[in-house]
Amino acid sequence: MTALPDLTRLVADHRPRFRTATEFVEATLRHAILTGVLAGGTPLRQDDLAALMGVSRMPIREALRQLEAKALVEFHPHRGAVVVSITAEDAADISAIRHALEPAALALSLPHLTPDDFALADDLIADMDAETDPGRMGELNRRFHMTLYARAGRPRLLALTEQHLAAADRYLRFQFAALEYQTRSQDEHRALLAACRAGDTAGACAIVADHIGRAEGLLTAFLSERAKGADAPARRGQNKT
Amino acid sequence: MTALPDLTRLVADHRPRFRTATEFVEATLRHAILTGVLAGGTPLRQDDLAALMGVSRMPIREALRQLEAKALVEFHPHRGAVVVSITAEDAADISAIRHALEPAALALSLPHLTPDDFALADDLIADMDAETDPGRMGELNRRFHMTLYARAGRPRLLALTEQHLAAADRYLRFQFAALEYQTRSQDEHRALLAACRAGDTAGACAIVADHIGRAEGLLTAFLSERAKGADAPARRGQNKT
DNA sequence: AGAGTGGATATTGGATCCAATTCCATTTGG
DNA sequence: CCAAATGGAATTGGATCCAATATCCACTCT
Repeated sequence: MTALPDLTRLVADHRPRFRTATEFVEATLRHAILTGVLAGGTPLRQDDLAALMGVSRMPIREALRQLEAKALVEFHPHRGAVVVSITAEDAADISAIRHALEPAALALSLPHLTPDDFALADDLIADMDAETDPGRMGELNRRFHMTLYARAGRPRLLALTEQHLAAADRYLRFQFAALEYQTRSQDEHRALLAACRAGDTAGACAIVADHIGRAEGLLTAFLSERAKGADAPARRGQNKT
Repeated sequence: MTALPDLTRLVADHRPRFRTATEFVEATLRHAILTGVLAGGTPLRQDDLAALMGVSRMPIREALRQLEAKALVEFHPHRGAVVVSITAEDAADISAIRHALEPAALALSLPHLTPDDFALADDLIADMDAETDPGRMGELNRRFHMTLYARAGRPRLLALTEQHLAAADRYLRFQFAALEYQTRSQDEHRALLAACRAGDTAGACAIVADHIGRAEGLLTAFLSERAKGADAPARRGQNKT
């Protein structure tokens, strides 16, 4: 059968939102990867995906190429595509990018934030307090951050930022099991929002930088520990039971 | 016929360096776009490209999707792909990204730079002094900057940096006509290298930031002026003879 | 018995074919 | 004479088909 998790829900959800099959497939797979439904190391069989999505292999291939360009999947010639799994080094790498991009986006955006933006950010914090599902938590976290950056007026900068924020969140979902992280993270979110409301650009940027650094520390620790536990957790389809 | 410029040289050059046709096509087109051989607004007919590259339309399509993910081309459903032309807003956008990434990369890399790196940077500055072709100039400029960032030990950060540095260079080639830019740019390059040699991280980062800002100013001015001159320079293939 | 080799199989890479959509030009009616 | 509709041509989007390559397993030879 298929070693893929059940994506019918995602498929049905994304299907009507796109005109071309390629865009639909790309969006669906990207969502699945970023929310962790498709874990790192998962082999992506073109035939399986085609059957699952109800299209032929061609849109699948185009979508996979796009995801490759976004560093979400990896092609091995004649051996197929796999979801890239993030190592501790990659985590530091992505964190460095966030560390560069997010304060810059925030500094550009902060002067143009409106009361509506602050209210939305408040709501998102409250939602995160109530949320327990790690997947939705990542989504909320991402939206909270992007709300604060949104007024930067730099579409490419924002797209890059969101992309890497999402890449980090993809593994941050494991962190939410580490209970104390959530409360501390929420404290930082509140402090960040307060600094934004006060118009304290330097302070807000410092908080964001610190926030990213802390998340990186936890993520790196988690990944290195997991790497010790299982050296080669997922190579090929190894359901030999 | 084809409205495309002569790419046979690029094709022959890249052809042996890749195993799969898709990767070859992607690299060739990317190179052509980044060096300005394919100008912004150029419509990319899949048939023409296929004939030019000596492959079928499918690798072309996959490559175009990758370039779309990298924001180098733009798809219009059922109307084809065009090379994205950079507006003054886009220039500011890309500049903001460079402004965020390059000082970060430099700060990480600087402590690990070796005498060999400095020597290579010296050579590249000398080469730029002697170079007159704008296309090769962009290449040298890119290599100079990347040499200084290369020891950051963050592959993704470096890839992003190079990508946006190249995107800027793509239009910076028009700047080199503006004579005084080159001498000033070279002065800044020398100052930057000196700061790196001295181990002055903060100073080097400041110089880079300033360098990027100045380039942005010139580029923005150029683009806005050109926008006034020709409002819609290239729409479709208008060779009705 | 173990290692190396050969073939069978599965999966991707690439080419060709067909349908759907858009754009352009011509034509026709007011 | 101009505007709107209609038909055709060109081009892309998607599906199917064929070839190339890597993996896996059985078999043989040392």
